[in-house]
Amino acid sequence: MRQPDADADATHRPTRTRHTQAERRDRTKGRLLEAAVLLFSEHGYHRTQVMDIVNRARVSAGTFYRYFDDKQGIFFAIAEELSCHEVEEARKARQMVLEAADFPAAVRTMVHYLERHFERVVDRAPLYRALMNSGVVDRGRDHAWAMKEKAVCALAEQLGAAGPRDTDDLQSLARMVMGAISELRYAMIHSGKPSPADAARLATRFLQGGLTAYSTRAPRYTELHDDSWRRALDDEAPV
Amino acid sequence: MRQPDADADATHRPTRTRHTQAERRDRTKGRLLEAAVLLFSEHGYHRTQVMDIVNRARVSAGTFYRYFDDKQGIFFAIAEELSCHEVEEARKARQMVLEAADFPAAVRTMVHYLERHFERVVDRAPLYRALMNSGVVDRGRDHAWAMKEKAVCALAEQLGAAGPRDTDDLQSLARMVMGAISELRYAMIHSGKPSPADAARLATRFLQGGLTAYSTRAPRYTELHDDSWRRALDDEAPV
Amino acid sequence: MRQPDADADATHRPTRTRHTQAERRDRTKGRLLEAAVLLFSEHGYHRTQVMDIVNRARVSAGTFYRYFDDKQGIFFAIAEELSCHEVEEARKARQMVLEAADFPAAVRTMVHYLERHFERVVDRAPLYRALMNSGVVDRGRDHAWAMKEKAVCALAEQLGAAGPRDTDDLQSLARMVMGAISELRYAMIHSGKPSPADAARLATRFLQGGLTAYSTRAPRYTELHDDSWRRALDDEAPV
Amino acid sequence: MRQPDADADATHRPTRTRHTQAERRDRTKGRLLEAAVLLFSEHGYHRTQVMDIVNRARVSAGTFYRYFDDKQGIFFAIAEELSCHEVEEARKARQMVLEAADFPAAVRTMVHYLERHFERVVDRAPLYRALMNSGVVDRGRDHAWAMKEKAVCALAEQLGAAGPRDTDDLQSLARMVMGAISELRYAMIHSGKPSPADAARLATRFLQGGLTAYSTRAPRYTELHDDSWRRALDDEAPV
DNA sequence: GATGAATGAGTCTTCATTCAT
DNA sequence: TATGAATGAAGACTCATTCAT
Repeated sequence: MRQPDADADATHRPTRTRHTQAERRDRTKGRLLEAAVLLFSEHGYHRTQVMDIVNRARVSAGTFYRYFDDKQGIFFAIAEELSCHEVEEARKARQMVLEAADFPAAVRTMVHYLERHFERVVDRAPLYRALMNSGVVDRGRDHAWAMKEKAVCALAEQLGAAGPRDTDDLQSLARMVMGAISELRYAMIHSGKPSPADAARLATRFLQGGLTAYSTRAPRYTELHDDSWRRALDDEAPV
Repeated sequence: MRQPDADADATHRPTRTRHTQAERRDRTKGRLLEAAVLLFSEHGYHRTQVMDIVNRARVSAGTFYRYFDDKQGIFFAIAEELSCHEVEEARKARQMVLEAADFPAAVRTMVHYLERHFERVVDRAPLYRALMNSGVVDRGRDHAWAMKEKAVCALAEQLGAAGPRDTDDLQSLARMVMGAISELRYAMIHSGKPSPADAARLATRFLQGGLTAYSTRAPRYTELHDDSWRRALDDEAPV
Repeated sequence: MRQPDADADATHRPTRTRHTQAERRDRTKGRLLEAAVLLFSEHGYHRTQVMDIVNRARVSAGTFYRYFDDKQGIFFAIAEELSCHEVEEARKARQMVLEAADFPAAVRTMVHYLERHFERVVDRAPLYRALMNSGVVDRGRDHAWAMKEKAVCALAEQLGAAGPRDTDDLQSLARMVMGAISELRYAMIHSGKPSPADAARLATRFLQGGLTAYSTRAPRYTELHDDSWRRALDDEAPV
Repeated sequence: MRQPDADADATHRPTRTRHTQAERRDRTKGRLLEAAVLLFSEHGYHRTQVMDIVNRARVSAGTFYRYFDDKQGIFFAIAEELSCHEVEEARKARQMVLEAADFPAAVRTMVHYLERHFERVVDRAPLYRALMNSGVVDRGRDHAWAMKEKAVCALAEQLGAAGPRDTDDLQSLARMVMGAISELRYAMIHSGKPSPADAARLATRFLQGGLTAYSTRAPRYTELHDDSWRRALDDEAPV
């Protein structure tokens, strides 16, 4: 039934009992999280029962409640872990874009970020799939909406950095950017279709095009008007 | 003499009652659908109980099951009604785009379609909100995925009409287009923020820009390279 | 859907509307009874819904309650009709046995009665099957038990006619006789296996043998001690 | 050093708890079965609600479904337990009859078996009563019919052991034997009337008489033709 | 009288959570 | 601390019966 978890053991070889117990705690919690991710991913939140999780994790029902307050608890634990990571990555990417020496460098940064992001999505597809439809969970809709709004605002702010523009328009643009990326992610998870590299390149070109189109009416975005970004893309990843 | 319809009369006596009854049926079913839309919209599928629906519709529990097989039944009834309508509208819009005399006309058609679409979304926000997170419902995820795929394929095909291009790329573009629109819709429903008109214009400009950016690498899309579509937009809806 | 009921029409050709209405009442009630018999027979009482009955009878739900008080009502109506008939037949048979000129004649009477009884069972198998498990119906158990007790008592009395014997023993004998017949009936209905004629002959021989065995310890039953009854059987129905 | 069973301990810690838990399980399941038998016996299957069972067993609703799949589940569990036991007893009895030294011994064996059987019926009257009308339960009719057919075939085979006879006749005889016994059982349960001893003796005499009557037409059954079996009965249990 | 839409009490069944061992 | 048996509130669905048309 149980396969020996060689890797896990190799990383921390218990010398003291106390140490082992702490490890066991972590391992148990890890098993629960892993099980939950897989099950939420495959069947969604509501069709996954706590019993399914504990069965897969090979622990008892009671144990679950030693590690998580309730079913929602494990869901938000998963969500938190992921979103913290992604928020941080996005923040770093934005920072690098702002600090980019020239426009082509900024584009390359963006492509890089997107490609890494899509790679994470593919690597941890179950995790990402598990968190889709977060709206299903009580308070989850508001939580998800809040998270998204934060991201939208950050992105809108970045888009507006080049000059004062209509805030609402910038927000809508930010939403479209995120929506476009979101759909690629969705397809990636469900059909594995656009590879992270393809997706990153397509998305960058598409989104840059879209944003340029918007900004061309504004003289201040002249730096986007040339084709430098397109050449940047072509240099980076010649098809 | 035998009256050949003696039996027939015994079984169903078609008086005016029949008409009235039919009306009553429709009204009851309508009330149920309306109640379900509002409740699904407000609380989501799972937190809406059949009893809530029947209470709001002012009918008894049993009546619900006269019109729908089960709770999922009413959900899919709602989904079907909506998606049929939207699919048809999208089909008509695509047709008109193809038949457009020149490119500016095509753009105007698209703006029109999007604006109408967004207006429908705003008008029937609860309905659209009710159907978000369809993945929650059993089989709903597959159903939603299938619907979306059909739309993606149709759009990809249209995008590819201008010349032979990589199918996967076209699909990804189509996804991005839909994702961008989807997010606007989402924001519209949740915060009422971009008005249908604004959303339509922004989306058209953004998406055209994005698509143009993609296609500029292909010489056959030269007709998109000029600024006619931008002028079309400006004529149509000067900001 | 509806096949013209040529026979029914042939028997009573309606000349006046009033007459027709009375007839329609009867026909409707008949259709309900017929449908109920078939459905109870096939699926049993509990798995048959009033709606099934009215659907099969091609009447509306409300109509059902014009003819029967409730679901039990139609069941007991069926039971009553059948049991009245059978009770009467059994009474007549007992009478004829008592009046039989000699023992062989009595045996022949009994064979006749049993054969007729089994023929009725085969002819109206659904009806008989419908009434098995009467105990299922509220009050049905007591009703069925009461009916059976009456039959047992009558039979026991007849068995005891030849001389004073232990009442309890006679009742037990009567039960065994009825149980044996009952099982043949059951098999007949479910598998169609013993033909009425075979069943009647086998049963008579078996039961006479059993009763004789009982009574041989009593000198007064000497008339059964010889083989006349067996010869009677052989004359009647040589295998 | 690695403790190879570290993981194993984590998942199931076999202390004395395990034993106690198992006991608790058994006790709970037993209480449910006992309650169900009493209630089915008293009110029949349909008028017994799962809630009645759990209330009487002093457990919660959920506990019921830990032990049985559904309401039918507990019914068939009861039926299975009983029928397995009875089938085995019947098999042993048949075996002993076949191995009996002489005919009187065989008869004595049969009387013994029947008396034990009737004693079991009286002792566990609720259980037996609970299972009457098995036809009520979905699939129960077929199940009951199948069980009965097996018994009929086994008995028919035994009856036919003395020489080749018509299979259908033997089956019908077997049915009559079982029907006769069945009715005694029924009366015993409902009115407590024939005592197991009386019933066994009466039944043996009656059935032997009936079977003899059938077989006397077959010369091969000569050993049944004398009165040895009757003397055997008289020796065994002089009235 | 007939129709069939509407009723609503009744039941089974589920599953997140607790707690004795 | 882990276990898993027990809990019980909650919710979906049924179906005999009524009643407006």
